[in-house]
Amino acid sequence: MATRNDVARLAGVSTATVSRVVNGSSKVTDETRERVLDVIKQLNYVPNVIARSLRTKFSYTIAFVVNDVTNPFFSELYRGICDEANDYGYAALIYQYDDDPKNMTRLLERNVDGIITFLRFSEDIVSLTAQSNTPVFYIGKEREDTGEAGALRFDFAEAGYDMMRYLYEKGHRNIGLIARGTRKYQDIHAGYVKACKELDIPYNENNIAWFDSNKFIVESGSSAMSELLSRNLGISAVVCNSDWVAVGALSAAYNAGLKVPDDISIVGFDDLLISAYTTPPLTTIKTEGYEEGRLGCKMLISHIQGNSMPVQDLKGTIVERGSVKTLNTK
Amino acid sequence: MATRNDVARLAGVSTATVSRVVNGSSKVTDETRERVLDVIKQLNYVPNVIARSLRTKFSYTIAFVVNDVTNPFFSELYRGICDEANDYGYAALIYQYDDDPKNMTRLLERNVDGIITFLRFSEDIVSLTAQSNTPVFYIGKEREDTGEAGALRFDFAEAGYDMMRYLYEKGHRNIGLIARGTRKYQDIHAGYVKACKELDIPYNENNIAWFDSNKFIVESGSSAMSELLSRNLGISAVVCNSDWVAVGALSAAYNAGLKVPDDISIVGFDDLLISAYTTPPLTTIKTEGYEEGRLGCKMLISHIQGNSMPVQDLKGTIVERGSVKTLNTK
DNA sequence: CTGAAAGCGCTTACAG
DNA sequence: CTGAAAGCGCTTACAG
Repeated sequence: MATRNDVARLAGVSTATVSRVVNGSSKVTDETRERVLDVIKQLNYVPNVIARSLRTKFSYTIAFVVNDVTNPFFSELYRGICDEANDYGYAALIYQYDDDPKNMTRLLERNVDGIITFLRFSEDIVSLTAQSNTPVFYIGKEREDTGEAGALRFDFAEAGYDMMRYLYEKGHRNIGLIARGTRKYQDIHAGYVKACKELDIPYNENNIAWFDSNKFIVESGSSAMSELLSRNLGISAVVCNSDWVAVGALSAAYNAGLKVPDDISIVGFDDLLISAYTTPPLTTIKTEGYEEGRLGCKMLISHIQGNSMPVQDLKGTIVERGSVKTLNTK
Repeated sequence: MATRNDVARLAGVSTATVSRVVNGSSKVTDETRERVLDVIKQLNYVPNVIARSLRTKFSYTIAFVVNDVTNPFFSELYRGICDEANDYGYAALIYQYDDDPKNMTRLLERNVDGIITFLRFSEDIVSLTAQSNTPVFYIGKEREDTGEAGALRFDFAEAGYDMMRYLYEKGHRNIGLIARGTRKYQDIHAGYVKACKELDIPYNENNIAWFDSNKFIVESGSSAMSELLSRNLGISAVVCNSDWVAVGALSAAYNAGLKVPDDISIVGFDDLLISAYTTPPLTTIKTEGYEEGRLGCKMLISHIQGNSMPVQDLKGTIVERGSVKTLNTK
């Protein structure tokens, strides 16, 4: 690899001048600029971002931190992050954190300019990032305080409520819920509860299956659904807290010999690319992962460049496909 | 962030000594070592890997380069890569390349120690990585020459052949194929052709649907399947060149009002995590993505550490699930 | 065993 | 407009 030194020597200028043309500083004669550019091309010179970042403290790279790369919701988010980052000359990468502080340190050591994540960082991680002065941007955070961090916040409670209303209007009265146990009294569940109250549906803890894993979510969804079915509650529909969970639920229904939506309706949340290709195609709430990725990344970069860290609220819309049956409620 | 200088000052030693204890060099008294370690802990000092890599030329990070993060096969590979890399003290990340040389340069500028990929790099990318002296390791490459690069090579032709034999034994005689158009006369198709010859099945170009995208592969699979069905060939089974494609095929069959496997059998290739949760669960060939990731990463790191670049051959095994019907062949 | 010094590839005030 | 010099946080022969 040619270095800036080689370029300077061959072009007969100082390294400072090479820096100036590389960085587009204007204080260079057209003539020298051209000469330098020629040499750069000739030597196939690529500036060393690592060295620059040591000097400037900016690495022009942002990391999307996840716990389960295997979840397509993250991949879709990442595509948006990536495209936006590239537009700004940044590199964007996915990094698996796996709930291990050591892995977070490993990332921080590498001087990323900012972190985007869908996770809720624990106290120690928040302090780790703060210590290293790395800004964090949350995507999909609930509408709670985000502290120093920026966020695209999603009102999961409202989404859950909307979905319940939707099912109610389709004639469903006995509805199950599959959700993350660790957020028991928050988000979608809160919407579920509110809807029950408002729509005068009796609330029954038994109608809910909590799962609790960060591993393969489809499997969690499938187990939860089996569990729900085994309780024999006469449920006519199930709300899943994500499409990826719903894919698991679909599978459990199939294995139980149930036809969706004829025997039971299932709805998800996210609208993944895959959700139009399940059997049957999934009715769900669209959250625009790709666009969220772009927007979140744009906000983070703007902050890195010196602006304040923004927080913005988001809403989803129901997309109807083939996994809900309209019941005759007479 | 505390730097090595702060540590040196507070511990009353030179920065060289701090380096030596950080890097575990033995030439330090137990007493000074302890003193330095104390200060490190006290200051919460984290060595700057970026600065070190400028000096040593090793960044202890390896990149898994993909074109479509959205494909779960890659995520599963990455998990293996990641776990293995971490065991060696390396960081592993996913990077989207998107067939754009500019993106490759962006990655190379950041001094990764090595690249793992499932893609076939084009000439210009091969020369880009060579220029920057970044070793490349291919996973899932066919059994062709890999040049300077290391590889885990998979015999796709054999796998295609095996799958055909399997279907033949189940009584299928009129079998379709969905595969990548850009490798028309290679891999799985070669196995398909060979099987036709050996099993005395007439080979018909019409039985094959080529697709040609790097975008959302499920969609490609779905279109290809629709295309195949629209040709009215009386096909009883379809071989897909990956499970993710098969998921699309499953969807197209469903939309055409066909039941799998009763009306038509569909098989995939890879054995993704999701493949046990499709409707119906997919019969496929297992390629052990996670293990391949680990193994490939181990081989790459061994090369980075000075050993020669290895090439190893892999085989898959059929896993039977619910997407193939046994026909009565009398 | 330990330190002073040079250097990795860059940037950026400071002079001129 | 351009160059010499210092410095980003590290490592590593070279002395002692």
